[in-house]
Amino acid sequence: MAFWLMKQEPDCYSFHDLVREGETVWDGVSNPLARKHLRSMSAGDRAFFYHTGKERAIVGIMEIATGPEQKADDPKAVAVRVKPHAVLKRPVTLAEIKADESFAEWELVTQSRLSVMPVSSAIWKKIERLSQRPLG
DNA sequence: GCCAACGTTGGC
DNA sequence: GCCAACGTTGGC
Repeated sequence: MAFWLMKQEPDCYSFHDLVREGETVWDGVSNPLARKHLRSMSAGDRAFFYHTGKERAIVGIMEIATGPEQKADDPKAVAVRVKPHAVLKRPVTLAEIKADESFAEWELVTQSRLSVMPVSSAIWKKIERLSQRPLG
């Protein structure tokens, strides 16, 4: 099972929207590298849901419900279905992540415009641990 | 609101 | 195939 992080502007579609709906199609990704990551996903993988914009925090965990599907209209376009897996006990903010040296190499820090990226199991565990611990 | 970083486009 | 101009994204 692989781990990922997927970004979305919550005013457009938030983690809570996903919880309400139960499942959604994750498409509309145009960046080639982000698309490559989408194509590397498998059903059962887990992904952090990151809110961009004002929030800038990881807020929940999703499960990849179905593997990548090619879109009929555009051969390069790709989509996966996702469903909510868990809400984080508290959001883990970008500020917090940037303040920690052990995240310095992660694309979330080094490549702010990338909207779909892999997460190592070490980072995954560390984010989960942080989310269970009160701030400060 | 601004700007840095990056991708895309189109002229050559 | 190169690169300047332009557009987009997302953090600040």
